[in-house]
Amino acid sequence: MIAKQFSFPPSSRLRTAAEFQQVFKNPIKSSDEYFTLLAINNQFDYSRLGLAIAKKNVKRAVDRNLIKRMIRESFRLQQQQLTAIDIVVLARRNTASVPRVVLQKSLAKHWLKLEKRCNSF
RNA sequence: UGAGUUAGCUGAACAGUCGCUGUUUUAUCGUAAGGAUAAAAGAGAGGAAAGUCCGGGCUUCAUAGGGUAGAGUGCUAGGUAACUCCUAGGAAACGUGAGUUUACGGAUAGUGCCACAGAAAAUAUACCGCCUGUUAAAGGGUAAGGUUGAAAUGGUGCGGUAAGAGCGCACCGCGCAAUUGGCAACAAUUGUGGCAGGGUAAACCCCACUCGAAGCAAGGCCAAAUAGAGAAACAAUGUGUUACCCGCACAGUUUCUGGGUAGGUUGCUAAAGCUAUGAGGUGACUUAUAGCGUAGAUGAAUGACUGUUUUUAACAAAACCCGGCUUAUAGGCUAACUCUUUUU
RNA sequence: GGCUGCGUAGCAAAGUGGUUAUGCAGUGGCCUGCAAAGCCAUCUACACCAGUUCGAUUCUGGUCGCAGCCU
Repeated sequence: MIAKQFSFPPSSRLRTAAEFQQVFKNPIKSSDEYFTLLAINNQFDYSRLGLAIAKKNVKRAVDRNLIKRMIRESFRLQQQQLTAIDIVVLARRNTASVPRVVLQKSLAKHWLKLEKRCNSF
């Protein structure tokens, strides 16, 4: 964790249904027209990420994979700014047809927003 | 030169930095074992991975045995693990042609249907007609011509006749038989019959052949949690064999009340495998030798940035695995052949 | 990933090889002093593409969309 600033190992992902349920139970929300993010404070000293890209909202498998990769990449590069929160990212219906640059800017805003709000609790 | 036909190939490339998932090796930690961390090496989506339309492997169902029902296929021969797939051939249709397409058995086993129009839609029959007849009509003969329709009872010519008619003849078509060629489908030739008689089987059906069912969320193992109880019904039965009956197997079964769990691991990738060369075959394909070892995730891995080329490329992402089919697809390339124009 | 089912007018909902009922809604008219109710008329449909057939919404194949079940 200390040696690798920008790594993304399995430990920093949400893996089980129980972990997801904890986030869905009582979240801090942040949303715009592309994504909805849910977050909650955790007991570790690092942040964790979970993805929930519904097949209903993003039809093609190629688009779903691209969106997931983009979210992971954005999280990987900016995770040092986040202290100890679990985040779940949900995609909305029109996400696939938007250019990548717009989505990246949107994600960068969300990370900062959630960090501020969680710390204030 | 232009327009095509068929078969096949490709599916942006290179360099650098950061990051993800397996494998192997080394080191450290640690253990009964499994393992965790770090470093290095090397690997990491498709021609359709898609649709799930077929076929098979594999697994389970206490067996797959019989009968009925149901479903599928339908020219012939071959290929294959198998097929509704493929190859070669036949027939029919389309195209000037190279070629393409075809659910391509049976309508003389039976039943049904064929709106409207039309005389008549299949048991046959006669509206306008034609001929005869007669003062006229009735009656009789006939189906050449006309009318309808998607479809109308062989076609053309000659003879024949009161008018007509396969009534007779020739050719064509059709049916049957024989011979020849071919493994066969079928084709050709000869003889003969004298019109038998509409369409529809992707209508029911008949004939021949094939099919047990479910699907990796199948199934196996480990751990945890428990639960067991109460009531009712049937045991003269119930359940399973997933359409039904027989047969077979099991012994308690079903419903209601209220309560609760769903984590890990395995299945998992070496396979009817790929490449090259030789041999056999018209071909699909088969076979021999040599080489290769080719993703295996489980909230789910291929991305981001920079630079260069020529534009920061189409359709599109494995989820047990193969063989086909179908559908989507930017741009580029190769081979063979056809028609057309011009010239010789 | 696998297995099923369904697409008929703005909405609901029958139907079947021969130009698709019905109800609600919309529009216009009649009725009324004005409305409501009622009556009459009218409008808009077989998801798409091929094949079989004389003719397809129906039969067959493919494409697209929607819904459900298995964890």
